[in-house]
Amino acid sequence: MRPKNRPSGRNAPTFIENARRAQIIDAAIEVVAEFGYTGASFVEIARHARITKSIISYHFEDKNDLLDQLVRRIYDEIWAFVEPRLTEQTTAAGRIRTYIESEFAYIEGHRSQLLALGNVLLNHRDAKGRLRLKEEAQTTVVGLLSGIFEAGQKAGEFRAFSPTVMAVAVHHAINGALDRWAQDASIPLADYARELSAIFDLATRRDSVSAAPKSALQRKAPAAARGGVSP
Amino acid sequence: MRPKNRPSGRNAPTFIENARRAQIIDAAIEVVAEFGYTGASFVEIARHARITKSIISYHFEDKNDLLDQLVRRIYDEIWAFVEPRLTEQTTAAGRIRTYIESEFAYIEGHRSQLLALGNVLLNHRDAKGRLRLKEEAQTTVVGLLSGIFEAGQKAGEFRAFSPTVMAVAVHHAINGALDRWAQDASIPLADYARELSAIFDLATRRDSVSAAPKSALQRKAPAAARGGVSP
Amino acid sequence: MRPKNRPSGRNAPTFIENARRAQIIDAAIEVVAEFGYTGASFVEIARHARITKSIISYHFEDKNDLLDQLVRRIYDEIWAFVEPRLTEQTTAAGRIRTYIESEFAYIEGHRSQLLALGNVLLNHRDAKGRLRLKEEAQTTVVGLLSGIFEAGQKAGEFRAFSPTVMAVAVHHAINGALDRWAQDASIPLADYARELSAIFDLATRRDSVSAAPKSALQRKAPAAARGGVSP
Amino acid sequence: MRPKNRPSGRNAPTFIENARRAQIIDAAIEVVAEFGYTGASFVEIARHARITKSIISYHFEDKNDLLDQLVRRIYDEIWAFVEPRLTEQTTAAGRIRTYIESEFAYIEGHRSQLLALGNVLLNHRDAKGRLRLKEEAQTTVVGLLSGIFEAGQKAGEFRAFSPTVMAVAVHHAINGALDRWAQDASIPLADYARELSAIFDLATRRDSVSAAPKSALQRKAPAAARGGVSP
DNA sequence: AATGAATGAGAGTTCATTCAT
DNA sequence: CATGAATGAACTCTCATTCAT
Repeated sequence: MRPKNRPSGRNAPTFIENARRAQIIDAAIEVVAEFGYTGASFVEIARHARITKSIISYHFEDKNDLLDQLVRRIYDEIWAFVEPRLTEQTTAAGRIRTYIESEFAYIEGHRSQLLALGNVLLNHRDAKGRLRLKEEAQTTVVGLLSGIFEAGQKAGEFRAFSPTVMAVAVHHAINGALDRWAQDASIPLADYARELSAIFDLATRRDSVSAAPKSALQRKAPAAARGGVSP
Repeated sequence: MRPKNRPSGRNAPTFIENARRAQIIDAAIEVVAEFGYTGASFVEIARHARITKSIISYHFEDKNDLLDQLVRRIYDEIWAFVEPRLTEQTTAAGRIRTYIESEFAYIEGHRSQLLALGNVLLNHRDAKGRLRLKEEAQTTVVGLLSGIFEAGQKAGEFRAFSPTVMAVAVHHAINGALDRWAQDASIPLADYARELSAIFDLATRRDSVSAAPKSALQRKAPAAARGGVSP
Repeated sequence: MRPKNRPSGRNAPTFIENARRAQIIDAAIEVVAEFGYTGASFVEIARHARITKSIISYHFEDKNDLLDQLVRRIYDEIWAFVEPRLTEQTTAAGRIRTYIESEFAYIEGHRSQLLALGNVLLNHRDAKGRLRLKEEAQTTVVGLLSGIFEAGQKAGEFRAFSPTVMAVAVHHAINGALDRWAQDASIPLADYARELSAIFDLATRRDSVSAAPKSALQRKAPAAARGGVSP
Repeated sequence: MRPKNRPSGRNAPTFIENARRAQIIDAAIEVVAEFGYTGASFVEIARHARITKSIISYHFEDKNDLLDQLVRRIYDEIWAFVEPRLTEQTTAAGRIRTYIESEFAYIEGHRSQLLALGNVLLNHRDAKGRLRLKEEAQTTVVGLLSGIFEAGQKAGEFRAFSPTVMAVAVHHAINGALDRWAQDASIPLADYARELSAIFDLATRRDSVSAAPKSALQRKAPAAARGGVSP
């Protein structure tokens, strides 16, 4: 989405336009993080950005547009941070551990981003009332993680389990821990990261139970025998 | 909080009053579940309850009061369901598994409650802007779970880990799974429950790695040696 | 005005009915005195009377009726107090002094009545938007006082002046003093009374300037010569 | 107080803003004068100003703000009219007479201002329920007048009396006369002014009784002997 | 004689958005 | 590129009053 009042005959945003947009999005992040989704009015965002609220309407099609871009910005930043670390890894277990650790590492310096992202995702609805952004976000992350889990299972690194459910568990355990830290930092983020890594390492590794017959059974008839779920 | 119109000198609500309040809270649950926190206006709630909006103001002090009671109602119902099942269990591991399973069992028939609860907790702020309800909720659940984990550790059932972090992970993994199911029921809730139980069983059991010397090490120098976190 | 729901076939109010009405009017006086005209809602009055608000509607036709009766009650009380003292007096000057003193004497123990009366008179409007009660009140008091002044002038007690204007001055000087005392009792009411009596004694007495020709002139061509006002 | 929508970083109101504010205050004055304090709703004020009610909210923080500014405006106008006339006077008696006359002169063309001011002062309460504006107003005027009286007493112009009580009497006699005129103009304001001036001239002058022994007594033991009040 | 429940009109206020300049 | 001004819809909440019981 682009502001419809963009001066005619020009398609590319100017330098000033980009700067303003960035400034407004920054302010919006702060405001949503501090006052929540419902407290994020244009007046409040404008006050934080030390501009008038009309400027916001001028640079963004509407509030949807602003929030969409806010979410996109945060995602891009996170991904730019996480992705290179992920590709360095060669094993599935390494990728999961790295994913957890790098999410935590990124958030450490971006508390507002975390809070803002959560608030917007959980509340922002399109015209039909659907939580489109939240659905997209979950699809993306769960898709990524479950892909890693599947690969790890095929490679024999992991025991049999539902990759989707495990991905959901990882995703929300991370977010929950981050969220808790954001409002009560008595436990350092690094500790959360280490503990979570341990948890999901134990929960996924192939020989997690023992080397006994049981695991042999598991290896032969994985999902079905254990009542595993389909996707 | 009580509606201030309640005739003075009378403390006990009448039968009709209770019925109306229940009806209104029911409607509010549906509306919040369907339209989200911001969509839960008095007009919309009244429309769902097939009453006029001023009846809501008549029976509740204000919107805060309504939402507080909504949350309390859902909590009471959940707890009434979960608690007896929990006390039946004699081992810590059994309690954790039962907690997971009974939460899932309760929600199976109460999708709206789940959605409404989440929306209110994550958005409802008091006059000072604090997410009081959310904080209370987390304190309670995490406190309950971490208590079980600590007991299990003392009893030798569990390996060494941070009970708080584990509790946070369990709490959010459950909520995340429930939330995902609520908007995409392609995986049956029972499967989520079984998989999650397995995950946290593996993640917590004492001999999770093997029965070898390693576990002896763990038993002797647990937290510190593994870089465990304090609380 | 009478409540329209009065049980049919009976015209005279019962004992209970009168007691309730008195109770409600008392509560209304307190509430208006404390919270002002706008703060005097049925809920608040009912709370003070420790009854439900429906009882008010049951015993009074409507809010107009209640306020009318409130005003009438206070007037009757004041008049019952002032009137006998007034008739004891034989001179016009004595009557004025007595009027001032007995108003102050009555109010000394009836602060709420004073405040309630003022608030209602100055705000209560009929359907056409007229301040009927206020107009009636002023007509009555100013009529009474200006009558005394005229009599005093005819009797030669007073100098020439507009009886109406003097009555207005007396009326409002009294009310102003009472009102000030009601919210700041640092000066005793008795002092106000004594000073006000002195003021209007000096302002009205025949030989207030001197016994010289000037007063002769005044006596012969009073109002007109001094540019006096008509009524 | 300023409207919070005012663009940040800008402190000075624009020309248009001032014009609108003036227009709205004018309308508010008319409405309060005509319909009273309770009748002065935003819709009604907007109707008189031929604007929509949200413009009022746009230009004033809230209703308190509007009414505060309304009162301030009227005070400023009155004072701008009265003050220069007052300073022309050299004697205390002259100042009192001038104060009376110039108040009347100002109100002659500003009937709505008088009525609006009275209605707001007598009804407008702050959050704690106090009639702050009324108290301030009385303090100011009574302070001014009693100061003049004290000066006059020291200069030997006036007899002994309580300056405060006299100030209260003057203040309310004026207001009462103005108020009466506002709703019944059968007596010209000029007549009120002349009569009131005479009243308080007679009531305050040193030789008000005569040159006889009585006055000698008064001159020697003034306040105490006559039971004068302290402040 | 009393009252709990309901009601609808209307209150002030907030908000994203539009528009002329 | 910016913005002050305006707008109207929507919001929660209050109130006197009605009515069946």
